[in-house]
Amino acid sequence: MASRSRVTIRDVADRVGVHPSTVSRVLNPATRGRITPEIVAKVNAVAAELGYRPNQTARGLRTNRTQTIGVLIPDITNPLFPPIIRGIEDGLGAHGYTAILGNTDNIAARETEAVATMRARQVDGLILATARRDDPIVAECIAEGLPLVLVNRTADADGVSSIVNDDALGIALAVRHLKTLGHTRIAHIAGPRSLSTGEARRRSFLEIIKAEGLEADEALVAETSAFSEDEGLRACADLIARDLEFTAIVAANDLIALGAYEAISDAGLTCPDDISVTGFNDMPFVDRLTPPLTTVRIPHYELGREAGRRLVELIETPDSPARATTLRPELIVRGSTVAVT
Amino acid sequence: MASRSRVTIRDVADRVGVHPSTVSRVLNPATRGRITPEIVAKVNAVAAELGYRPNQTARGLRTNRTQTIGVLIPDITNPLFPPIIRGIEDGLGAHGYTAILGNTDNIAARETEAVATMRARQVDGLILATARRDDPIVAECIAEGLPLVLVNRTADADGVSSIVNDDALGIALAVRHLKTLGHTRIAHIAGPRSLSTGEARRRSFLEIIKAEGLEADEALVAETSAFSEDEGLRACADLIARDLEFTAIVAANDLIALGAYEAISDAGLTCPDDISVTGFNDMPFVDRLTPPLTTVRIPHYELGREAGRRLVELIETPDSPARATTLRPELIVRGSTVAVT
DNA sequence: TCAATATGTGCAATCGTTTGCACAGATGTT
DNA sequence: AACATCTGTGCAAACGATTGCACATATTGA
Repeated sequence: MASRSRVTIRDVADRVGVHPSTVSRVLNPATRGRITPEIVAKVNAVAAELGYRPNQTARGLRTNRTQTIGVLIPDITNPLFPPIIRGIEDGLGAHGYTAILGNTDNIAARETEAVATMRARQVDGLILATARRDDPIVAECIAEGLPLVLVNRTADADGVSSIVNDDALGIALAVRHLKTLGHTRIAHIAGPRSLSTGEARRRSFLEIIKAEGLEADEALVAETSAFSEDEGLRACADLIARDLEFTAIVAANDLIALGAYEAISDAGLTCPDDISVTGFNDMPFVDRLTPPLTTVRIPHYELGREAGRRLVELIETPDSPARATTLRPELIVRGSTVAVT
Repeated sequence: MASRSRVTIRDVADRVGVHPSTVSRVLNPATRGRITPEIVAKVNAVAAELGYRPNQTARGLRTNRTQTIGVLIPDITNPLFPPIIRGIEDGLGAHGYTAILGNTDNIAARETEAVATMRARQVDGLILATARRDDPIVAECIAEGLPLVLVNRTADADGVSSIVNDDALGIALAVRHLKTLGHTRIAHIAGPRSLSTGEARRRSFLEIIKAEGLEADEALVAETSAFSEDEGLRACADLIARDLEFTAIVAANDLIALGAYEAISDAGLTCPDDISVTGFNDMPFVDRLTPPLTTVRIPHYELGREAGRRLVELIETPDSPARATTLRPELIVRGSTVAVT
């Protein structure tokens, strides 16, 4: 009836007059050389004629390799992640791998549940964009030998492969840019310290401020509990209320910068005339804001693509070592930063 | 070694002292009733203790059902699609189905390729967000009896299930809103007529204009070859150059509206003072533009969720009929539309 | 009390591939 | 000429689950 995957390897074999195993060997590039060229040609012709497509499910059962990998992300509707996912699929796809996605909303229970269903589906490996610095899933994968790559965020555990942005460089670019514009008292609205990105940017900020000989006042670092606009608004309003005399803000990401925009205007000030602001990520449309946001562009697509490639490498070459890779960001100067007057 | 899915149904069976088939029956809710409650309890306990998870690959081979469905989208980095995908996954997930994604960039060859690999993976059905009005993949699925749901866009073929926005209503909301503001000469920048959304919005626009007794001048409809900012810019510049004396533009989507913004300002005019503009979609951040965009909000998440649910229905109840469903959009009034002076 | 029916479980085939092993015939070596 | 080695292909056993069928045993009806 519904002719899903009608034609099997046996159909091809019968039609050619050989054994199914011969067809299998022809179709596998590694064993094709062992078969008479004439038969190879015939099998290929018949396979094409019949529209034969190997049943991946059966192959997966036999080989214990599904060519499928699981990808955990917090939320696909966060504009950060689509380019990463696209990169992952392109990085994997070149090798015949396919991704299945799980949105976890940063909820630990959903993460473990998603990993469980992915493992039931016999994924060959996992890419996590959800890692916390201390993440039980990372520990579990390492313990069980399931190939794993972290992307965007990393974890504290060692022996794990990761592809992340060079946050130290990104923060340095932002701080030096502001310094060039004459800013000396620069505030930082940090992200959650439980995430590697929040922690790394915060630490880098303090280091760069010192290295550049700017005013290192710990009071100028505000904390948030999430990379969100609301938290940015709250933290920035705090900073302003404390009368700290800063002229610029380095926000830990674009959403926090958006919140800062609001807090600044709520306080009757304007950006960039009273306070310059830099973001982090270069999300879509931040070039359309008023003022257009000066921000650090993370190569999200490339992060994803590298993660995909790295995972394939991990799967196909058994004991390739774990490596932590960083990719270089770029400062995009727009209208939210100006020279102090 | 790498203890992936170590424990099989046989391990559980041996430990309990029953046959694997008994374990299988316990684990299947439909057959559980046929087994002695005492054994059911024991099997469940041992399965939990051993951390048994059925191997979906093996199950899929035997049952010819993989609980996997394929989703084709043009490009995940287009902000339109993430909420749809999220909706699809939520609509499917409730029933244990998982999605695999394929980005096709609207390239027909990639679409057929993606469908081929999905079918090799024995997907139980397909959701297409890529449908053209005349789409060979749609025809193929219908011919082969592969369950199929179209989302966001539909096709002309009948006998196909689809979940789309009520474009006629959306356009009517925009036009009536502009009429209320006193506009009488309203232009439309249409989308590609090869896509159901482009065609439906265009047709609805002409109908509503007549129905509302506004000036029905076909010259006021501009054509584009893509739902893109560039095309919107070009088409809008054309309209302006032709001196047609319109005071408002209904754009076929938000990106086209963005292009119109540019064309208007390029022409030395301003939106909304000289020309009011409405969009379609309510993409993220269009509320942050200057001016914030008045637009028609499409319930993207709900479109996706319904598509997921519908597909499950199609798969699980063999001859459920194909239905075309429309969901109601909502007008979001912001700053890009004002009363004529 | 005996035959008829239910009930619970085991047996074994099956899904479509892959792959170690065997083996016949060809080729090479001495 | 006899033996060893290759080559190319077939055979059959997996992989881990599901499920029609068979068959004991328990239950029911008369």
